[in-house]
Amino acid sequence: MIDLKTLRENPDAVKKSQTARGESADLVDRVIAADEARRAAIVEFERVRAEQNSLSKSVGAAKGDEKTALLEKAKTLAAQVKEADAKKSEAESSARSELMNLSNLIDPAAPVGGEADFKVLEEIGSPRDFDKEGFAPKDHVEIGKALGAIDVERGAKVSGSRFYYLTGVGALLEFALVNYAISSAAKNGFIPVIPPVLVKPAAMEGTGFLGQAAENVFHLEKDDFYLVGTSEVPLAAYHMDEIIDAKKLPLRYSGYSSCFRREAGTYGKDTRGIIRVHQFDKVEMFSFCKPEEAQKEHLRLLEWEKDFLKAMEVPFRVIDVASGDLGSSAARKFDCEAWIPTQNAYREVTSTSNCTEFQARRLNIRMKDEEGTKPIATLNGTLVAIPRMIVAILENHQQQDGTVKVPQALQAFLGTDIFRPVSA
RNA sequence: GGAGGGCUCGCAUAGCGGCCGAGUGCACCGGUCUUGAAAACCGGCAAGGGAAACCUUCGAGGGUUCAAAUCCCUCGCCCUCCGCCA
Repeated sequence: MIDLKTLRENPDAVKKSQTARGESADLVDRVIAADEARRAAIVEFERVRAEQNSLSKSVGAAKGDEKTALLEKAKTLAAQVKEADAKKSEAESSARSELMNLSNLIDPAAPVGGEADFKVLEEIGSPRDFDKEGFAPKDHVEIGKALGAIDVERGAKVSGSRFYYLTGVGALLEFALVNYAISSAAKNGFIPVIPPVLVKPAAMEGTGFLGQAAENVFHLEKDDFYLVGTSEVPLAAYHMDEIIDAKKLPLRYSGYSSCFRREAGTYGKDTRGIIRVHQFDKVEMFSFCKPEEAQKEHLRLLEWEKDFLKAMEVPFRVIDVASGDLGSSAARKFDCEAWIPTQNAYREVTSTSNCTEFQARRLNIRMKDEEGTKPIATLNGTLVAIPRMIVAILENHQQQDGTVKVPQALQAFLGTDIFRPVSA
C-alpha cells in the first residue's frame, strides 16, 4: 500500500504511476477523499470519547443527586460515542479498501508501456546452431518422454491439463536443482525455509495477490484458505505484524515450496509440455531490507539469478519489464529469459521484483533503528522454477544421439554427467 | 472427535468493574561507584495516530455498563489428558 503522506502531498506522482500501469488514475482522488472522511470521523470520535472519559471519571466520585444528573448526561454521551465509533469504523474500512486497490508506485527507471515494451538489458551466452550441428532439436516433451523424466499423459489422466509427473531422472533432476539452489543461496546468507502453502486471506492480500491477480489463485472456499502461487507469499507474511531490528537487515530467506496457479485466461497458450502448469516447485529468494538499500538488493538478487542460469549453462537474456506488465506490488521487475530452441524464443524462467515498502505496509512489517520505527522494503526473486528450468536444460543440452548433457554444477548432485534414453 | 487449562509491555508473572495503559522480577539502555568489570544503588524502558490536548491497543470480534484487562457471547491460537491417524 502507498504511504498516505506521499499520496496527500504528491497525488500527481501516484496518478502518473497508475496511468503508466494502465490502471485507474481517478482512484487516487477517491482514496484521498476517503482518507479525508476517515480523518474527520476520527476527530469527531475522539472528541466525544475524551468527553465521555472525563465525565465517566467524575461519575465515580460523585454522590446523591449530583451523581444521578451526571449519569443522565453520561448516558446520552454514551449513545453519541457509539454512533461516532460506528461512523469511524465505517470510514476507516472504506478508506482502507480504496487504498488497498492502489498499486505500488513504479520506479521511474522502469520502461513505460505494455508487455511488449520491455527493454533488453543483456544477453548472456549464445543459442546453439542446430542446423550447423546437423540435427533438429526435439522439444522437452519428447526428450522428457525418452528419458523417462516427464509424463504429461498420465498427468492429464489423473489431474487434467497442465499437470504432469516428474519421474526417474526428472524427479532426480528436481532434487539436484533444489539442492544446488538452496546450498548456493545459503552461501549468500539466505536462511532455507519450507513454508506453508495454504495461507489465510491476510497473507494473500498483504502480498498483493488478491487484486488483478486474484483470478489466478486457487481458493479453498470451505476453509477460506488460498493455495500460494509462490513462496513469496508465506515468506513475506512470515514477519507480518512484526517490527524487525534494523541490525538484522538484510534478512534473507530462500523458500522451497510447491506453487499453484489457475492460469486463467491462458487457454491455448503453452498447452504443450510443462512450460505453463498448475502446480510446480520453486526455490524463491526473499529479502527484507532498508528502503534505501532496496535498489542495490534488487541488483544482487538479479546477479544471483544470473549466476544460477550461468551455472545451468543455458543461454539467456535479462529484460527490464515495462510498467504495464509489473505486478501490483512491484516497483520494478527484471526477468531472466532462457533460450528455448524449439520455440526459437527466449522464455521467462526467473523474475525478480523490488516491492519497496508496498507489501510491508500491507502486512504491517516495520523495522526499528536508533531513530525509531520505520518502513521496511521487501524484494523477491526466483532462484529456480523447476519445470521451466528442466525445459531449458533438456532442450539446450540435448545431443543428436538422444542423450542430454548434465550441467557441471549439477553433476555432483546427480552422480552423472549425462542422461540417457530409457528403453521403451 | 471428547475433557480440561491458558492467551496481559522482549521473557516470566500480578491484576478487586472506576485509584490500571497496567504492578513486580529478569533482560535491555543510561548514570553513580570501580583502575576496569561484577555487585549494589539511581533513572529509563510497549506500539500506533496527533503539533499538542488527547485518542486507540491487555489474542480477535461482538455485548452488558455512565465506565471493561476485569462480567457475558462467538471465534482464533497455544498447552495437558483421552481417542483416531500419519
